[in-house]
Amino acid sequence: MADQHDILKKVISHSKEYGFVFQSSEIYDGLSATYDYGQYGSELKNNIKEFWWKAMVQMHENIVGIDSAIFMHPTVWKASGHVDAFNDPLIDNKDSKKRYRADVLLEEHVAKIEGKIQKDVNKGAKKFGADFDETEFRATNPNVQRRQAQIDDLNKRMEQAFSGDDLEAIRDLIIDMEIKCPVSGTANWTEVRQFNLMFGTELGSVSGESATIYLRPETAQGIFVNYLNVQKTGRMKLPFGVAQIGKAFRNEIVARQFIFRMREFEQMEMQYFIQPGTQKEWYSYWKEARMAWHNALGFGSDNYRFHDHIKLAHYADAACDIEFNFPMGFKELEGIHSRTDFDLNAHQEFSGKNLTYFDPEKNERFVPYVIETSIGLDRVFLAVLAASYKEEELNDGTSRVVLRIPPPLAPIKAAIFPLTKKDGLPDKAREIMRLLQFDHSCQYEEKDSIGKRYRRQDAIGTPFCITVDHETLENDTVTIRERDTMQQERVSISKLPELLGESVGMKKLLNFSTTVSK
RNA sequence: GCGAGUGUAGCUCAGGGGUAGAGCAUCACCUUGCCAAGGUGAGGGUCGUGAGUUCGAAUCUCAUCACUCGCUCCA
Repeated sequence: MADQHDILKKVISHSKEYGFVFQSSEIYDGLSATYDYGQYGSELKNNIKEFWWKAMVQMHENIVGIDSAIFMHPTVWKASGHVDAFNDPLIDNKDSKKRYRADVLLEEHVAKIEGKIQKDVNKGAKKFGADFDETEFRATNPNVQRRQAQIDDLNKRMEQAFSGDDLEAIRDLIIDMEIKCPVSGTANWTEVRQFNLMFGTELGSVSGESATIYLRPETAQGIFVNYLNVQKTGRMKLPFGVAQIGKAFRNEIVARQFIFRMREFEQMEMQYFIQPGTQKEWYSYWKEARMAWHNALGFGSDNYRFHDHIKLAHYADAACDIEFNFPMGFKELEGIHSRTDFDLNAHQEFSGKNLTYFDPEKNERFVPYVIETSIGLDRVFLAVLAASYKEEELNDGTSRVVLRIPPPLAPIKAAIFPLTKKDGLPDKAREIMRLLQFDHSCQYEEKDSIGKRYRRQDAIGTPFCITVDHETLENDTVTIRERDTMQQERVSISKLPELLGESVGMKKLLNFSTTVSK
């Protein structure tokens, strides 16, 4: 376990060395927590997308996909709660290095003063016994009045400061109140900073006429605002799902750990619209179905676990994560949320449009409930890489680095080598390449010794290496070498398409869905 | 954002005031021909960037950028 961290480092440098992930804008020293996917990375990423899309959309009659715009009407984010919930003024104590929400610090201070008042009231009650009149005591006791005035003043100033987004005034308040850090006990505070987790940009080219719009912090809202369009044009009946893969943007305070937490990331989300009252049933169905999807990759069920949320987000009545055993420990890979009718209700209210679903069987209208499955594509990518990366000691004393990527996800499905550069072997190999590349991404290589070429393909996770030798010219057979076992088999060229198709086809992964009940 | 650490060739690193090194990788040619590291040769670095000190800075100082690890939150 001590070298778990080293594994992450190795995966990162392997990713760069073999063209999976590069730091963004690297020639300009990079851009913090932004990464680009390289020639093999983009293939792997596309294959993961395909696996998800097919498992969710193609394999479910009642789930369809959309591709909504990243830009959305600003009111969408008011309705969703993101404008309010993603706007925290934060302040750091320089001595303890602890970070606090400025508004929480002030509110706690108010509560503290109120506690003191209550203490005085209790004292008074004890002193005066049965004759005690709390209202009168509060109105007349000088201590209480002084403190109450303090609270009133503070509340007033807080309201002014927060409504005007006056960060300096908020800091002044904290200083004036002599609020101290509970950990260090000092009042050595930094500036108050506003961390808006949404990226804003300007829509409209004429200055002064533009409006601030946000880059979406989640793809889900694009589904919610289109739910009725899809339901009506697709003649969808409850329960039905709408899936989407797309970029989302969050201005994370701390974005790190390679591609695990980025400011620009890609989500694969599916919103499942259901009858109110059936959410428990569907929530547990999707928990099981999504876990089955992960397990289909074959990395071992020990590497996955559920983590139920105790404290729920403002929109959920149940929520859990599927966590994966990353090199840096178990971390969230996917979230499954029972979102109730919160989002659709909110959009109904803010838009003034009727978003109810008409149930012809029951002859009634209602706003559907929603179960959401939301998975981080970049995180699955990292999980696949981390779980696939193996350094192996071989029997002959040598070692190799191999990516045991599930074959349907592998960036390159087959590499074709002429054993030598002579005797027409390259031409024959090119011929096989042309035969296979209609269906699979293939690579042709004739440089270096055959062993070197095998190892290079191991390092990018290519499941099969096909070698053309002198016997090929005689009887049209080649050797095909399997990545994980390194075993070779002699097969005829005409068998290759079928053999590859079975092993690297997405069908192999998608078969899992039959194992989930309902 | 704050604190600590790191930054020299594609990768891993050495050099700690006197003008740039090794191994691997890359490229060319030769050799071998089914599991990496055979021979010969070549290319590649304004030492993260910018200032300062100095006759002279990769080396000392400051700033800045990026990365790694902690502190919050999430996909």
